[in-house]
Formats: sequence, structure tokens, C-alpha cells
Amino acid sequence: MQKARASKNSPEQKKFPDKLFYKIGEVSRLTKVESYVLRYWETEFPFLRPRKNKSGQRVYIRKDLDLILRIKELLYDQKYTIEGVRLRLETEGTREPKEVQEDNENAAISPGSLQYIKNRLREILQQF
Amino acid sequence: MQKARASKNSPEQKKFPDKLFYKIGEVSRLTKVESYVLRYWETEFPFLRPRKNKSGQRVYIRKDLDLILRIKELLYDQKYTIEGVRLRLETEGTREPKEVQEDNENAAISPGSLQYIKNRLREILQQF
DNA sequence: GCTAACCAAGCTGCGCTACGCCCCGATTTA
DNA sequence: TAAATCGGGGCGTAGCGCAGCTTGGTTAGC
Repeated sequence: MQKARASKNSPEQKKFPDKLFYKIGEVSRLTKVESYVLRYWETEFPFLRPRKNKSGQRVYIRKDLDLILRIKELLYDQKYTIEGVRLRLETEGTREPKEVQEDNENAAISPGSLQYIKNRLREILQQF
Repeated sequence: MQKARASKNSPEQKKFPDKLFYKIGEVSRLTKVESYVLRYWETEFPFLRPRKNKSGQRVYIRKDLDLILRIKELLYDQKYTIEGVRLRLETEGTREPKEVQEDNENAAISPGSLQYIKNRLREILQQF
């Protein structure tokens, strides 16, 4: 009952101070991701491109923070590659979980024929 | 109506020749994964460890082929890291083990000979 | 004086890949 | 039937290339 995957109004949202803009240092502290990693991610994720102010400093907004946390989770917890994260986040709006039900194990001898079994037995014996 | 009969051999299943054992070269051809990659995966995925026959050659079974295709999809399509695939497959296996129903289709075979063959089969399988 | 920007170069280890030797099984020869 | 030959796998391991940071150097704003 505690958490339901950090959505729009989850209590976890509270941990970010209520301000409109964040500089890279703040973002780094809040998300526990080093500044240089944030700068690097920018080169890898086209959808993580904060604006810059007059003097060229990055200006992050709340949405960026959520995105950063999501990337962090996919990369470090779920262990996707950067490309995997990119793929996944780009197609995330497309809600299609693709539930592929695994087949059961039908490995063994099922068809009811003595001849069938004997053939398989020979096959096995050839292994030796 | 016809689904009752088609359950065991779904269309996808047909792509593998119907045999019990495969050598690494065959597996490589069937799954389109190089032999040396298969050997490498063995060092990374504890659940992909084919038996070896007397001469030390790997002996894969059908279940391994399915597993290999699954790994391939996670690695190359979804772009997980190897560790990510491992995590995912290890927790995925914690589903329902699915009770295996068996031995009720043997009516046509004379009970005596079937039992003999099964015993012999087990005996052989122990050799691996 | 701290923080940020940019760029280049360096580092680590993941995920193969190449290499050299060995063995199996089919065919030939005796 | 056995022995000999031989080519196409199969084996394990060392080496390699690049993904993903990480560091260092320099310049500039608050």
C-alpha cells in the first residue's frame, strides 16, 4: 500500500523542493546522479535536453527530474543498456506490453506410438 | 474445435526439427547465434548449462533452444545488459511451475514393453 | 571562491571474437 | 573387422573493441 510506481501524484513527489527551476548541481544532489553523468546523458537521450539560461547554464524542470529518475532506474536497477533505455522510453506511450505466454515444457515423449519411442531411443543410443 | 489438437504443436514450435538432442553447431544454425556466443553465455547464465556427453561435447535439449531465443530477444531486441537478462529471467522463473500431466496417452502400447523402454531410457539418461 | 560549461583524453569491464589444438565420424584401405 | 586417413566440427582461453562513464584542464558567471 505504500508505493504504486511513482506516478503523477504519488507521495514521493514531495521529496523535491517546490520550485520551478533547478541547476545541475541541485539536480545532481536530488537524484543522486553526478553532474557529468547528467551532461553525458544529454548526449545520449534526445528527450533529456534542458533549456539553458542567458549565461549558458542548464535549467531543469520538475519533469526532467522524473525522467532522470526513470532513466536511472532502467539503467542501474533493471540493467538496460543506454540504447535499451532509449528504445523503451521512446515507445513507452505505446501501451502494448505484449504478453507472450510461455509455452509449457513438452520436451519429452508424448505421441503414443511404440515405434516413435523406439526411434527416439535409437537416436539416443547413437550418442554413445 | 481444432485447438485441442493444436495445443502441443503450435505453429512456432515447428521451426525446430523434432529431435531430442542438438549439438552446438545445430543450435547455432537454428537460433542464429554463433557457437562461441553460446559458449560464452554459458559462463554468464547459470540456467543455460547444457549437459556434456562422454567426449565433452555440449548436448542441448529443446528447452535450451527456447531459452536461447528468449535471451537473444532480451539482449538484442530489448537491449538489456547480460546482467539485466539474468535478473529478468531469474525472477521470471518464479511463476507457477505448471503441473505436468503425463502417462495417460499410452493406452495403445502394451504396458510391459513401455515400462521396459522407460526404464532403459532413464538408465541411459543417467549416463550424462 | 564556488559552481558551471565545454572538450579531450583516459579508464573499466561487458560482450564478444579469433586462435590453436582436439576429437568424432565417415570413408578408404588392408 | 580393423586400422588408417582426414575434414569438419567442437573445445577452452587469450585478446579485443566499444559502451558508459570519469578525470583534467581551461574559461566564465554569481
